[in-house]
Amino acid sequence: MIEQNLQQAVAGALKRLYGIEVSPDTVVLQATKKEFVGDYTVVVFPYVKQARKSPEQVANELGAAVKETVAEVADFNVIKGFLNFSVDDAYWVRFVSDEAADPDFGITKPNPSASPVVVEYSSPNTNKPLHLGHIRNNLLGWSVSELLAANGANVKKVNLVNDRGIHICKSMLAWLRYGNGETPESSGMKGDHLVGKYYVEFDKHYKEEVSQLTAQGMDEEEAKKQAPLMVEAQQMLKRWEEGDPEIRDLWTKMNGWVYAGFDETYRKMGVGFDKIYYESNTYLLGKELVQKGLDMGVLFRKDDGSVWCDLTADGLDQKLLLRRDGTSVYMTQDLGTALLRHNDFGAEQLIYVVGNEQDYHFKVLKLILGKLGFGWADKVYHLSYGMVELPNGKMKSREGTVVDADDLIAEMEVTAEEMCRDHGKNDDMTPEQLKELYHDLAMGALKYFILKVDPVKNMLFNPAESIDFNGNTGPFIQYTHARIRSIVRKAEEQGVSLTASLAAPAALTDKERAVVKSLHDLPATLSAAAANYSPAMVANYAYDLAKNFNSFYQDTPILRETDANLRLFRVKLCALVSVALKNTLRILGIVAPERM
RNA sequence: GGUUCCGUAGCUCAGCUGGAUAGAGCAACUGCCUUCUAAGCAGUAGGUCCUGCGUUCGAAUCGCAGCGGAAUCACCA
Repeated sequence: MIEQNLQQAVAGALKRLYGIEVSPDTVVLQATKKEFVGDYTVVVFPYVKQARKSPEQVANELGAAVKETVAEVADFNVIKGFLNFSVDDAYWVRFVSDEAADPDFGITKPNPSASPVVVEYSSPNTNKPLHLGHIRNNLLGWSVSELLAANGANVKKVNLVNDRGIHICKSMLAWLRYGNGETPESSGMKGDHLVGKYYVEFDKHYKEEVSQLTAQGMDEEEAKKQAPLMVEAQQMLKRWEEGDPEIRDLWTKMNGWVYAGFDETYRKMGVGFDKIYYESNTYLLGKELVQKGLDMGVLFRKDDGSVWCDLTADGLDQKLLLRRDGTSVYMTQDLGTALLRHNDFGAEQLIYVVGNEQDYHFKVLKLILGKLGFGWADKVYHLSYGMVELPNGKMKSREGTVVDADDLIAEMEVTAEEMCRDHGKNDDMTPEQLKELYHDLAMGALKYFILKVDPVKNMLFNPAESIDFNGNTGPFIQYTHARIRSIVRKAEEQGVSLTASLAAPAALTDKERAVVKSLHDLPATLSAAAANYSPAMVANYAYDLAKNFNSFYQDTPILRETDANLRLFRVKLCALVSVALKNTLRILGIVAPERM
């Protein structure tokens, strides 16, 4: 690539001219700001001291030397210590011509024989439906997986469903008590919502019991433990663990409802998994690891029989791994599932897409895996993301401000339909096609809105802004794609072939060059985004490219261009932009419609 | 209280390993559809980059301190 050539040429010139030895990749090369002439800029300040010349002198000498050695450099200019290179338009034209017919432009195909990267995301509890927080998790997990795959990784997506524990017992108990045998079929409710309803029901009655007990003078902590519903839920969990068939049957039935509901939501979100783990199958794992750790001397047992890991040397506390009754805790299970997953896939890397409230947990998990002697521990990566907040603060189930995933998607689809109706551009499409389009646009808006934000940051979800289809939004990019596809289709009808050979046009316009350069950045952007586990970088790239294209499109004739060669170049340019948009949107999980 | 993360325009966000006069979108205002999709384009206005000190030729970016916000510090998951 031209960037590396320039860096090498600069490094070579530094050595020849001044005897300064630098590694080419340390040469600071950046895109020239648009108020200056040029494409790439080298900052020469770091070398002026050793060169013992003024910045301008160094820049001029370097510029002349590089221009001699790099054929693609057409010219250079110097402003203070900034050396701006102009790349020959022939280079850009050749680039477009070479890539225009490649549907995988920018993408490195996954290598199926490579050691897998296992990405865990979603990981819901089965006691209530998915909400906005899960949406960020699912979209991030899917997108990061696609992003890594687009950089050649052999990605396996996994889900660890938390299908056991006290929470599901609460729903089960409430359903037995108050449900009157209600089913998804009898109520017409989605299974996960139905089970969620009884989880809420439990909470309601439980709170009543607690307040009754405290009214009788009982301490609140004590009341929470003594409340009959809680006691019964605990007993139910115990019976579950003992394998009581009655409880197990009910559990299987209600979880089945939830899975059916989740599947529907996952399908609408367009996410999926290569393997689903169930905590009911994995929660006993990890104990052997604890024994191994004890044998190795990296864990220790306290007098009461509980087992701990001492992390004080790492600046953390002691961490419990087995309770004094010998049962495992979350960390123990996660150690077990990490090893299981590593072995299941022969994984090279494990990635966990989990909210930042678990930063501490994963820091500890990595440390303990390392202490247990697993070399792959340092390849465990916690993709930590910030909370989603609403304009009036955090989501609180108590205050009924939780944004339900299914409701949100349905609302977005309604909005998309209204927008399309207003524009009236698709009146000839079939009802099925329209439905698909509404869904694609709704999800485009939602996904882009969430993914464009840097994962580490908390983000504000403003419902009014999320359904905006103008400006820096998913539909804006989808629209740009659809417009381009329309042009390319027409070009093909007119007999323009994307594989036809191209002579170099006389000179590119500024807007053409801006679009080409933006395209040229795609491979580097994707690899940087993958290195940072950041779909946001992909989203921002796609927006930038779309904006550059629209500006070009606005005042440049394409099919109306009379010079056949120039028309061919512009059609190829259009085609390549559509491919770049389609591929980047796909990484974000967003469909790029052919028309809208 | 300890630890971690965040703080950029009225609002939501970009700003890559330090580099030129800090950028978008929304909201406000002005123009542009008999011509390839106006979900678009062009423009105006809007900034103590939380504060201070330090490192550097150069700091929104790195370091330290402080302020503000969030998360976490369970024999919960």
